[in-house]
Amino acid sequence: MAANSRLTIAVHALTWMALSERRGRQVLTSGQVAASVRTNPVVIRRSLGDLRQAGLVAVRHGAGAGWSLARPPQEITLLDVYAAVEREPLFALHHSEPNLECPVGRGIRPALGRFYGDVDRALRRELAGTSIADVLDQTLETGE
Amino acid sequence: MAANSRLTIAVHALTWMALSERRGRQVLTSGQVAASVRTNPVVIRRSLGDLRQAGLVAVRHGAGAGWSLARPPQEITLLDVYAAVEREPLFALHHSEPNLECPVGRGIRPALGRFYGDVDRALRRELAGTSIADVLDQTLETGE
DNA sequence: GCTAGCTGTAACAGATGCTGTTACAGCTAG
DNA sequence: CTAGCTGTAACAGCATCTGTTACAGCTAGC
Repeated sequence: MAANSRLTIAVHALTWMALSERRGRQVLTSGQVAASVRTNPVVIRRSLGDLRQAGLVAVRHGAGAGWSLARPPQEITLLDVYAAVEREPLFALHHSEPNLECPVGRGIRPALGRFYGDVDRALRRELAGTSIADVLDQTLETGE
Repeated sequence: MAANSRLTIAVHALTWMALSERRGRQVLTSGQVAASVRTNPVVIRRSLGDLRQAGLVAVRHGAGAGWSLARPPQEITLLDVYAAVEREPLFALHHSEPNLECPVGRGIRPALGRFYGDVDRALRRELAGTSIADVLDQTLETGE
């Protein structure tokens, strides 16, 4: 698949917000975030909208509006971000139902569902081990 | 993303080939595999072509042609299949280069690359723990 | 109140990938 | 020689992603 970059965009936004917060600027507009990611502000608003629904960021409307982190960066894990922005399962099952007259066609979907569930759990366990604060630290180590 | 089902198709094909082998039929045509998956034979030939390049199946041309497993089913893991059919990385980085004048834009790609690498390794470790023989056993348990 | 400035969202275009299909050349057992 | 299958190109339909424009809705601060 042309793997989507939603997780990357969301993590980039949060990391930049965490650094700004550390520097004393609590609120960023979608345009300011977009300038770091180099994309359109609407793309950022869509991404931050997902994160807001998950309770990871807060938004303020009206004049002087903008976005801020709803939790300290060390309490936002990559799993939180993944769960907020990714809706499709990792591996899809058959698009159309297999041949149920074949024993493999009958039994393979529940079997694969179990194995895919195990893989998904391993993936999430790994994602849960890293926070936005970790990403920021690693980023600054390389970036300056 | 509309998650692709390539892994599912390939595992289904291999599982069906493993069962046929166990029943004494060593060689299957793409049409016979397609009948179990309920798709077009060309889709199966594309999938089995990937598996052949990875050395997991063998093909015979000419009259009486068809496909057979190149290794016993307990020695083909889901990781082998995943590596054979999936070319894109799990998570994509930015499509266009982020703003290099921002410390986050400068450092986030190598940082994310490392974290994504960890996740990829965890995924592969999990996939390596299951073989086609395991899938077949689980499938038959449900299917008949 | 007004207004400036930002958010939320719809709508659309272009690119890409996946599935499914048709068509056809190439190969080989018998 | 021929029947029957593989390998592959080409195409259609569909979905998704990114990027973009446009515009209504909200509110701090004057």
